[in-house]
Amino acid sequence: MRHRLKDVAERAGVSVKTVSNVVNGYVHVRPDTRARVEEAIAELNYRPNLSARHLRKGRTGVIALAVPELDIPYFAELARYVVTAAADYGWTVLIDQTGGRREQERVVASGITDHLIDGLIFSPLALTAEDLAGLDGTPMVLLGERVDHGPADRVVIDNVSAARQITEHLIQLGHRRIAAIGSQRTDEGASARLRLAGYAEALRAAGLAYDENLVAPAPAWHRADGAAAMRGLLTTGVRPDAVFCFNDTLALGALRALHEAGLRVPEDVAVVGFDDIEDGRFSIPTLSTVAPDKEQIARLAVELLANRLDGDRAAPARELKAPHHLELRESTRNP
Amino acid sequence: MRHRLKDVAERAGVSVKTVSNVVNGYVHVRPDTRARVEEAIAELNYRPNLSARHLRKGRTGVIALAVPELDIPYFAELARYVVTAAADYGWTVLIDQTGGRREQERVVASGITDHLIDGLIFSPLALTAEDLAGLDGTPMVLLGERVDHGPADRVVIDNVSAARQITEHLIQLGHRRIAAIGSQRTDEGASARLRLAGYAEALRAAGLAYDENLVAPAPAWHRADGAAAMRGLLTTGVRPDAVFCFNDTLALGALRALHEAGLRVPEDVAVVGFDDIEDGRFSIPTLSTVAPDKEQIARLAVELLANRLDGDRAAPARELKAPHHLELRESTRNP
DNA sequence: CCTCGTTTGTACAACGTTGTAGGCAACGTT
DNA sequence: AACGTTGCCTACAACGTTGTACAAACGAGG
Repeated sequence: MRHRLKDVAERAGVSVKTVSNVVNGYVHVRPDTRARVEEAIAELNYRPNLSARHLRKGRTGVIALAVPELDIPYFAELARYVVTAAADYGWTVLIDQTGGRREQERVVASGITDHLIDGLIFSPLALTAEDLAGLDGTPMVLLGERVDHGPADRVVIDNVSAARQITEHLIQLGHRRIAAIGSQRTDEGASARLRLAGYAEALRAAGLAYDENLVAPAPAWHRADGAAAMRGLLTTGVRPDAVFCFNDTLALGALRALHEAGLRVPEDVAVVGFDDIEDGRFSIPTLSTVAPDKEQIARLAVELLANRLDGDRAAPARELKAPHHLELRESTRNP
Repeated sequence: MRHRLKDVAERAGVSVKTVSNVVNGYVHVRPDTRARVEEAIAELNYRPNLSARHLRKGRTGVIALAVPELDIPYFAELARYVVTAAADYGWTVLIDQTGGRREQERVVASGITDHLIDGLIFSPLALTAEDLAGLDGTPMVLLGERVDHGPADRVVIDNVSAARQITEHLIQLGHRRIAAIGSQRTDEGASARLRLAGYAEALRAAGLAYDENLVAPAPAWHRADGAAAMRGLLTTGVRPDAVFCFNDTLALGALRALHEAGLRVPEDVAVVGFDDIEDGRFSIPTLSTVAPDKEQIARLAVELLANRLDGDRAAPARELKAPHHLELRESTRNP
């Protein structure tokens, strides 16, 4: 019930290669021959065997997108854009979840050499530059700042200035005790480090003191971590009048903790996030946030990969910056 | 820099097949031969070419999961579980977004015959049983009620009784004017039809009238649709004292619209959803909902696929039911 | 020392596709 | 009439892997 070129060829009374030529749109096929072949293809419902084609061509037409977790909305939204952008190049996207575990990330990064995929777009959490070193020039594009100093092409946003801008927004609204949620140990969380730096820059520029007690770490960046960190900030020390959460899910968790503590947002405490996920447009209150241009990030990543695949694989790694802007909503309405 | 069995064989001084045997763990290989081969493999950093292996074996080790949209949290969470369950069978999961468009769904369903994937787990929105008819026995598992009467194996939950249970919960709390959000034209939205039926059953059993004006349609099941439907219910006719939204994102949208209208949840209006997505555990207020066992759904779907792959492809289609339970949270606290 | 069975390894073909080389008409040009 | 050119098509080999068939080496038992 499953047919091959050979079956079509026999039915149409031509050679296997002629059928192949028809399938691939080769021009020098007589119209009547082409018609006969196409008829046979339709009758047998022939579809090419991609494994065989890939074996022959050395390319699979599949790229992978590896992210820590799919049910983190930011990555889900990003995945959507990557799939769309890849479709323009005729690529199928294999989506991989690493769970942010170094071992799993290593497997994915080396799975690339299994010839199952032509290239990889990778958003690593735990991987180091050394892990990537041994992966001979297989095309890969990194997202985010986790791995720097160019073992591979990379797409980033300007985390420092974005964090600085949203913090300045809080300062402009008159907030003075501005907390930050989401800091991490320096050997992981490169994004955390940069966002913290932008936050500190803004404070310094405004003549505000940087207060260690206002900076809450978060092991992961989920809602639960945001809620826990917020509760911690509320019980210890003086209450902040604004909070900069290093991503939106942290912020949604913080909103929840503030609600439970009987505090109003933004009247008692203003809250901002980072990522502009869909949830933040419908939360109560709606969430002010930094909006990275996810579509652009996806497009640039796919383009870098395409260039690498068709072009010089040994060329020096490139780094592209995607734009961002602020989305100001209810959680920072002027009190 | 990329090596084949042949390269390893030459280096180890054995035949190509012996290397293949070592790679595949064939037993009758002398320890010293095995060691020599393994050394050569390590030195060359050899990795098998999966395209070739698949061509030879007729299997690719890849299954696809096709969902309408990845950034709908329910599907993202489900995807996570499917990836995990598939890993137990050594399968990689190719995730596909159909956007709920019939054309795209058809492409995916027939892409299955491209030999790129061994099987498909499919959550169709627009596809009909006829679309699936021509797909000769390629293993496929359907999720949800969209396509019924068994052209393929299927995993469902008991939508009618789940909807009835959560509606009964609202009735028990003393609510009498219970609205429903999410109804759809009957030729699409089979889940909507079943949930509406459960809702109506519960009303009838309690002696409450079924009021057309309290049933709001929603073209899609996103937050924005929920908010719009809720606003509609509030402006026309008598205000409901409870709302059953046919999924959680609709409910989150409804919460938002109620908030904007100055109504308190659950004091003025109680709200329940369906799906138990992560967001509902942190929304303000937290959301009472029907919690389908997503892990079980994923596991059953993968198992059905595995049975179909290894077993009788012509066997009659099976339908498995996954359990669900109620998660009662703040949005229905006794007023 | 021969026989027999097991262990260990090899050679070959095949999976389904496409690139290369080439053959055979039909055509226009010298 | 001989020639090159072009259009159309075919035969063959190759992509890298594994199943099948079989050969060589080995050990045990008589």
